[in-house]
Amino acid sequence: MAARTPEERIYRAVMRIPPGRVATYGQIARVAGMPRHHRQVGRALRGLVDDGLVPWHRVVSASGTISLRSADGSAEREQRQRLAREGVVLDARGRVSLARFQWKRGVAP
DNA sequence: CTAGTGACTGTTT
DNA sequence: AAAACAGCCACTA
Repeated sequence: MAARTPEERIYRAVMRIPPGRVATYGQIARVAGMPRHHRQVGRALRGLVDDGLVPWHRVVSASGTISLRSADGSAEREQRQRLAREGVVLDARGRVSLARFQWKRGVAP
């Protein structure tokens, strides 16, 4: 068995998110087997290089808001666009309706 | 070594 | 709705 670093587990969990669904940081941490480590999730994704394997855009905050912050907000637009491409739309408040798009374990879309 | 900060969350005021 | 607190881990000064 290869040694899995916490980061690898996090990436693994993020990759488990089906298209058209989103997950919160806390949810990813939980799926990765590290409850209450949501901060590490954010840190891991921050250092992640987008190789197209990890759908980082499917990870949003617990309120459904996009936590990504950049000086010009380009990153936020990027995530929003990627989500829209999968059918995930934002409401007037600029947040994802978790009631509709949150990934539920064992529930296929 | 200590202190501050961060792609955070949940509970309590 | 908004703010305060506590919790958890890694990195930086």
